Amino acid sequence: MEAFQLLSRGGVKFDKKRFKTDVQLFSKDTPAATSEKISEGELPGELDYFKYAPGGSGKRKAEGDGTTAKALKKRKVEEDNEDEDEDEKHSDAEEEDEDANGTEETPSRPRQRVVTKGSDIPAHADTFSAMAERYQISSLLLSNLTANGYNDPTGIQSYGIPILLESRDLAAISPTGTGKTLSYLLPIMSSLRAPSSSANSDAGAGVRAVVVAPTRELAHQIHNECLKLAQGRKWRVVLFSKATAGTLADKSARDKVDIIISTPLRLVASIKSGGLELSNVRHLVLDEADRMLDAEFFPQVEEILAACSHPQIQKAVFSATLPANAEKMAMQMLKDPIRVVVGLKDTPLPLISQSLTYVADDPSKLPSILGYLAKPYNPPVLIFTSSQPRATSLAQELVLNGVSNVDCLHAGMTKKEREDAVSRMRRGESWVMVSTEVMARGMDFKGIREVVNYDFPTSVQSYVHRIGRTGRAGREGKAVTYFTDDDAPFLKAIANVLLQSGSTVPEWILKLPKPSKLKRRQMGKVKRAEIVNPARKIGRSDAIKKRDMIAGSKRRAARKPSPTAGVE
DNA sequence: AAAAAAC
Repeated sequence: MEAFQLLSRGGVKFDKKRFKTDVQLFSKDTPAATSEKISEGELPGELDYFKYAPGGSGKRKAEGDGTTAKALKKRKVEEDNEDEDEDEKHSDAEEEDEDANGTEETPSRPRQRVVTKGSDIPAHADTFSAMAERYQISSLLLSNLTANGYNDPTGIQSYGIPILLESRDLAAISPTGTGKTLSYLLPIMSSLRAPSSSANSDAGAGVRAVVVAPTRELAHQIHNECLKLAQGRKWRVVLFSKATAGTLADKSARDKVDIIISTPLRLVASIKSGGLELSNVRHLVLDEADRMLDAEFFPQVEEILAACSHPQIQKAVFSATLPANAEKMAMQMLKDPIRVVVGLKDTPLPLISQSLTYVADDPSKLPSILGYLAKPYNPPVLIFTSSQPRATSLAQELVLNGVSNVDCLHAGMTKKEREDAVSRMRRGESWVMVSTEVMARGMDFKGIREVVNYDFPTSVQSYVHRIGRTGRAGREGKAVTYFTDDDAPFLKAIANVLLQSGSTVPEWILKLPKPSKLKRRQMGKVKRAEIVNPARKIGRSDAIKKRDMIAGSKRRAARKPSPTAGVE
């Protein structure tokens, strides 16, 4: 409710009921219906991460074009805002309300808070056609955009694409599900002009663009997005894997590759084996940058950076979260960077209604989730656990307790199992997906309506990314987080995140004292065993293969979830 | 603090 109160401020008309029925507003599958519905349920500026002004729909009043003196003045103010301090978020949020009042009538520009920092920042572009005109984006690329439902740029696209097209380095921070992938893919493909294989290419030999992402699944998804943009020309976009690494060992084949999408370790392995040459790479993107720069990944990223030796390389980092230390590292690897922050850093979308559920201790979680899934829910639901064995065992327990269409996905599974699980998810065959942190970042399953943190996330960043699997591209979402007594030391930090993004938190949680470092360390040491239902008679030794059970559950198709909101 | 990231 408080979220709605927040939504209602700023003098913007907002019909909640209507909006609720329009949760598919931004669906790329229904572009025709999009503009019509969007103009009816309006969001105030600070919550509007999407630019949805339907050019010429005539329903919205157009009173400015984003280049007014007021707009320019506002931009100046934004640029002067250093946004260095983590603690300033609340005051910023307050200011945004005024911003929303002042600028909400300009439909042709993104109206959410965008803060830019850096030298000679290129002007943002409000439409894809404006970008195309300014930067000579090919008509093919442009038509591929519209063919795939990209009609109007989101905030990060409006600001990020011009920056990248002017060959500047960029650190982009924009909430989950606001179109970061396109923000870097479009400029890469436009800058490359033509495939290496084409006759008029003067690109020189070798791979010219590299995108790194932390999981195979995400790399795969980025590759798919890239292929959509590549339609109609002979681009060679390679999803780097064991197999493709082999084919690229041949130099002549390698020189025909335009873009590589990869996980870091795969790339490093190929560099080290001498099979991969990155000295002609002109564009390097780190997606989920804070993850790529953390202790485990950074050594690999360093090697990739070293291998990309071309003096004119453009580098960009993207994420929804970028803690101070990661940002510092990012800024060091970038040259004269521009920093763009859309919305509030490290904050979930207000479209996701979040709640915290007390479950006392670990054994109490299973009855809670079974109760949750026994009631009507919005499939598919994504459930996060803290480890692979717990993901597997929870999936087993759900199946054994009669929950239908349960799937499991973690990195301990085979490549094929992982791929199958993702495609079941994409086809809408999974109603309940139990997973680990591997699914936390970047994955864009448009249908996900609910996220359950069965195990408490171990950082604010993890929380923000996990729940960001729902509420994508303007849809509403719901996120439930279980917490036990053991989770208390981190509870307050997460509770503050809920507050920040317009959800409510029980009073007593906010009154919790700030936990000591020691306590937090202890909390981290809490070991959670596999999930077993003591009430159930069947033992773990029944030696039923998990996948058989899951397949069986599909055949049984027992309890059907009754969706409470409109399903596609 | 755990999971993830090759072969």
